[in-house]
Amino acid sequence: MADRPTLKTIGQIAGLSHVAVSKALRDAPDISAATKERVRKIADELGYTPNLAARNLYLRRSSAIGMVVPAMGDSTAYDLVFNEVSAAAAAMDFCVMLGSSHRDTQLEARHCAMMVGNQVGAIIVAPCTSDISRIKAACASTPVIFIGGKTDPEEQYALLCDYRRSGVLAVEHLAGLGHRDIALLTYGPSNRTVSQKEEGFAEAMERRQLTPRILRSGDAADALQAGVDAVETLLESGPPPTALWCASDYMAIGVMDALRRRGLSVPGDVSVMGHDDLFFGRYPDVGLTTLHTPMAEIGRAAAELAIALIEGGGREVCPRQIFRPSLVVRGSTGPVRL
Amino acid sequence: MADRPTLKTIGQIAGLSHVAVSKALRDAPDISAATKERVRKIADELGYTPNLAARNLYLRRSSAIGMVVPAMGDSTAYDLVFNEVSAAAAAMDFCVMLGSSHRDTQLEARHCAMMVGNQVGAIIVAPCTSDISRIKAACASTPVIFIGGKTDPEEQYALLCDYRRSGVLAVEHLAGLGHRDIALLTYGPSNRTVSQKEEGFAEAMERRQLTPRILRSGDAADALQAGVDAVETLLESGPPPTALWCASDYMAIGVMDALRRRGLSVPGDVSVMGHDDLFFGRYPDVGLTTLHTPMAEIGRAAAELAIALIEGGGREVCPRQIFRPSLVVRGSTGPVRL
DNA sequence: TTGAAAGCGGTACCAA
DNA sequence: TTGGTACCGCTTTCAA
Repeated sequence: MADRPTLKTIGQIAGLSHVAVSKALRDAPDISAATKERVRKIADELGYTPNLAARNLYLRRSSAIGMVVPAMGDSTAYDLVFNEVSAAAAAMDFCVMLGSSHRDTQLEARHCAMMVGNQVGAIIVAPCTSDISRIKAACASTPVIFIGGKTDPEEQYALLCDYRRSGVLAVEHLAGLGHRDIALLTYGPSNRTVSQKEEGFAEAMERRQLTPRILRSGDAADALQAGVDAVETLLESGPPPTALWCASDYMAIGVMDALRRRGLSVPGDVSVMGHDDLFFGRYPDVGLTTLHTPMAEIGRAAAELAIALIEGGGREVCPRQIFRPSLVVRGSTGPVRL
Repeated sequence: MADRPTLKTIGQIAGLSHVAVSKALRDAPDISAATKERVRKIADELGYTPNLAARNLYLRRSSAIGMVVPAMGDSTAYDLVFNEVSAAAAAMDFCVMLGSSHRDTQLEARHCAMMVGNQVGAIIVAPCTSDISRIKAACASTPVIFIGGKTDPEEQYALLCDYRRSGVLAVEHLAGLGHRDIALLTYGPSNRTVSQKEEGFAEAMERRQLTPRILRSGDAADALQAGVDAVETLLESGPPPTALWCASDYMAIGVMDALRRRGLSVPGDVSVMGHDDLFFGRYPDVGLTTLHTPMAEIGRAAAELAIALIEGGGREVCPRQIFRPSLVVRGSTGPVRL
């Protein structure tokens, strides 16, 4: 790092102590206006920026929050979450340290440990698996805010999405279109986001006296391929259901493609729904009916919770929030073919 | 922040000075093995993590790099860049502070200033416009590595992509398929990435004795719509070119959709190419022929350059690198219809 | 109105 | 082998 000017540098030029300079720059009441003026001018000329690390060290504060995700983009929607975290943090003068774990629990924990060492005041984590033991070990006394739904909602700080309700909404929409033979397609590895969808789906189907079919195939790391595989399996065992709900938009893309390659039209022969409302679903040729998860809201809430925890004081915080998905109807679902 | 244990805490328990503890933990040669053992055990029990801010303060070092982008995801490919920056940085024990400017030059500069204050040793910036004056003002003596191609390649540190060559590759591919009436579709606001594509395209066309048609319409903030608009304009003035090269994949999506809505088939009637190789181009129904920009490589190079600049020493660094795009052929381009 | 001293959590240097 | 002292840049307290 190049040598940047410090309070002392300014003091030497102004013929003052670094203490007086510090006070002048922070507009303390016990410094004369003339001195303040003079000091500020010198600081400007030198391009002085306070060393926040030193300030935070003395004040035992932090001006950064951490965030660890399995990956940015790349079949996740954490990029949307981050954009909001960044905006909310910047508005309160906080920087955000971000780490991409590349879906590796070891790297995930390392990111946490490095951030704790670098004095972030709180960490927002979207864990890559449901095993969060190493994360908690790495964070020790630094508060961790879990997002993404893979963790137990009983964690102290958790901003989750109600995937059970996703199941309800999906069944509501498809049954409303007259579908009775509906299958849910999911993939491994098993985690809360998947099992919640399965539970919500099964319950909603049974409430309507319909038989829930759930098919797991493939792996989350290549959800698109999992969708292709699922269709193969379904078609081998007779005529497919009239409607398919996929655990993610990526999977839905693979499913729709596989169906079309087999000569089945969407939604003519089979209606297809996804989950997450990622960008490409809006692409006119795709027009995917899906469930929107409010990622931007979650990001904003996470940043605000993190900063509230850091600034502390008596301010009350809402440590757990459940966000609700909402239905987005596009062209990939339609009335059941009689 | 909760009170975390410090060297002094450990020293009190071990009956040693904080200095001895510091040495023991860093395995200094002048501490007895027994003491080291004892100290390390206490540190483990307490979950001690060194305060890197304090260490860096004394050592006048930094263990973080900054990165500022117009947005994560959201029609950019900076998520791919970030994933690599994060991995490369973590491998060298560096944290990454990331800021999303939301395409606002003021917020962009604020992120830089906050990161400089928080002692990042270098900043990687993908500027949202070609006006980088505020960025440089905010960063003062902290080195800035420019990526993304909107800035002057003569900047001290710049990792760019040769968009001129994109033009050459696009023309080569389309002309090779027999196309002679080829148009380049771009959008505002004007910046180097756009003008380089235009220049490369025009040159390559002229070298083949072909007349370059370039049409600018709409705005980068909604590239998809810009594509739709461009097609409208083209079709108003007679039969469209047989091939269209779009300044970005997003624009190409809009273009293909608009063409199909007008009853023209892709690539049957019109071949369409994009630029950037974003994920959705791989979606089978899209199958976009495009130009791949090596974002992952740029990310890795940027992180390595940043850290080399920080660690300094005599190590030589390559301050400017130009990366080459490569052609990705999928289904949206085909032989010219005779 | 100004500044000297102390302390935040570390590390380097040198004396014990 | 150990620890005292000083210092990184900043802020707070208190005395001048």
